[in-house]
Order: sequence, then structure tokens, then C-alpha cells
Amino acid sequence: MKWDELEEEPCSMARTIGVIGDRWTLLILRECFLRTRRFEGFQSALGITRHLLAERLKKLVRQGVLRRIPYQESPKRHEYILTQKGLDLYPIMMAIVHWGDTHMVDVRGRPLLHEHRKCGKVFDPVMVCSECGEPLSAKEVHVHPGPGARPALEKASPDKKAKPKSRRKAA
Amino acid sequence: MKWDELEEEPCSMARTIGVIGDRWTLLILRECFLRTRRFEGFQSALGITRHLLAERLKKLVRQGVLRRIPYQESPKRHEYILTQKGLDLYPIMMAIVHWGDTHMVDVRGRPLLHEHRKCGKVFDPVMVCSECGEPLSAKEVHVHPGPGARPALEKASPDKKAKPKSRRKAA
DNA sequence: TCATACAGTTCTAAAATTGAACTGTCAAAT
DNA sequence: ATTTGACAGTTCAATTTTAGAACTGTATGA
Repeated sequence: MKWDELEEEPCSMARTIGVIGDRWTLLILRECFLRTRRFEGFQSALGITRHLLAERLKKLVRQGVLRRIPYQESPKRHEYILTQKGLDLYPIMMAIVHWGDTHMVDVRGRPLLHEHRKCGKVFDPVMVCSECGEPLSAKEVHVHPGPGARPALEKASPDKKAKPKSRRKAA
Repeated sequence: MKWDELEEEPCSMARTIGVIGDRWTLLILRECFLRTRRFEGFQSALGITRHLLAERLKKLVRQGVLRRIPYQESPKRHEYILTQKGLDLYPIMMAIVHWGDTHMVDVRGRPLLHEHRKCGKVFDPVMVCSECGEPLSAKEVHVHPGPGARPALEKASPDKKAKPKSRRKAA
């Protein structure tokens, strides 16, 4: 599977991964949310090679996650700003950070704290149900095909009709 | 930067990316949440090469995201089950899916719908503040160093003392 | 004139991924 | 008794990506 094919998959996760699902892109986006805007800023903050950084920024602009806007004439210079589509990635970023805060911290504790301006407290992000407001967990969620689901065509050869599977002696 | 270095960074996002921040790992985890457990299951669902799949599964087991448990003796066979650490990735997965549902669907609509068993409704995940319960957006959050932050050592040579930056004529 | 800032581009070497075939155990079918 | 298929990998050459470093080009300030 190539990167572009991912975006055609009938799966919102695969499509999203096609846009942001690589190491450097995610780190670049972290910097965006930390207010980095310029090429040199990203490069020095991340230590990414200039070549890849240029690639990734181009891709994010193409995808509408970042907008490239001039901030200076002669020499022409641009900065990279999150679009609304980009800002909407915030829950993904926070979810990633929170998992790291929970499972990957060393003895010293969290590298960063997040303070909610509205309530003034240091907080954790919690994912809740839009309908009832309860926190979500995988077990309480049932998944079923939506209108954009792949038609129930089997890719496999049609002679593979679910033969009763042999069960060996269990462990 | 190599993959292992990522995990040493004083940033929960970088560390998390070190664990799950690549295309195939994310897709493998999607399958895990869709109840896939076995090698062949992952392989045929994803079309990933067997070589990479083996690598990635090993890594996820090493990281404590999956547990490898025997389900059959002779020939020994194992299945891969999400640990609690793995289950805790759920908000990340849901956030990714939701962004795709919002920004990457075609005319036909969403490939998958999620139903919350507790309230019985099709829902969207919403990220809220653990303290006040309000939905979060990037602008309302202030970030500051926590106990595990990198000490304020400059990596750069010490003679770089924030000279007043030249400002060219603005655009 | 020389050094520096900035935003890239170009090039080669090294690393990761793909694709395909191969290994080995066992069960079921012929 | 032999062949076939399921399953869970491993191996290896070819391709694609990424890393690392140098180079381009405009413009400023010393």
C-alpha cells in the first residue's frame, strides 16, 4: 500500500493516517500548536533534515492543514499557519500527549502541564460521548457500517466460502 | 533522530510517537480495536508485508501495548491482545477517526458509525477538560513546563545570546 | 567586503519497506 | 500414505525513504 492509496480507503482512520500518520508530520504539528511558524523554527526545534521538512510542509499545505502566507517581501518569506482543518487536529494531539503523560513519563513527572484558561486549572483531556457526555471506553462502543462503507464485495476469490474452520486442541 | 531517541525526549508527544507514530502501527492498532487478534487476521485485513507485521507486533509487545498469549499448543500459536496500556490508546484512535469523519469523507458519508452502548446513540467523541467539563480548543489552553521538563540548557553554542533580530520591511 | 539570517534545493550514503519465496508444525482430505 | 491447506513466522533482493551534509540565492548589518 502506498501513501496515496491510504487516502482512498473507506476508513476515516486510514485517510487521516494518510495525512498525518508519520513521525515527522506529527512532530511538525506539535510545533505548530506551540506557535512555531517558520522554516528555521521547525528545523531547529526538531532537528529534522531540511529536505524532509520542506517535503512535509508542502504536503500539509496541499492537504489544507497549513496555510503558507507571506510575512515579508524581498526576499519573499512565508510562514506556516494552521488552518481550521489543522486546528481541528487538536484533540488528536492532546490525546497523544495524554497517553504519553500516563504511560511514558519518567520519575520526574510530566514534561508539560496544560492549563485551561476558562477554569484556570491544570487539566487532563477526557474524551466523552457527544450525546450523553459520559467518558468513552472501547468496550462501550459498538461499531457499524455507515453510508460510506465499502460495499460488501469480497476481494478474495469467490471460491473461498467460509469452510468450517478446523479447531485444533486448545491450549 | 532515530526511533529510540524519540522515546528519551522530554516530551510526552515525542515519546508516544516513538511507540505508535508510524503508519502501520496505527493501522494494526485499528484492527486490534476492531477485535483482530491473529497474525493472519492482521495481514489479510491490512495487506501489510509479513515481515513488517512481525516487526511491528514484536515492538508493540515489547512496549507493553499488546500481550502475546498462546491460544493453542502444537503447533504453538499466539494471539495479540490489547493490554490496559493499549486500551488506553482508544481516545487517540477515536480522535483520529473523528477528524477523518469531519475532514476526509467523500459524498457518501462516513464509513463507520459509532454507537454508545450506554445511551444507545450514534455519537461523536468530544474532548473536554477534566476539571470543568468544557470542550477544549487549542486557544484556551496555556502550556507550561512541568517537573519533567528539560532543564533550561541551551544546546546551541553559548555565544548565541539572543541578539536583537533584524526586522526587514514587512510584507 | 564579509558574516549572518532565512528558506529552501541538491546530492550521496544509510536505513526502512516491499514483494515474493521459503520454513516448519500440524489437521484434514484424497 | 501422501498431498493440501492453515497458520505464524523468516529470509533475501530490489525499491523507496530518510539522513546528513553541502550548496543556492536574496537581503541585512558590521
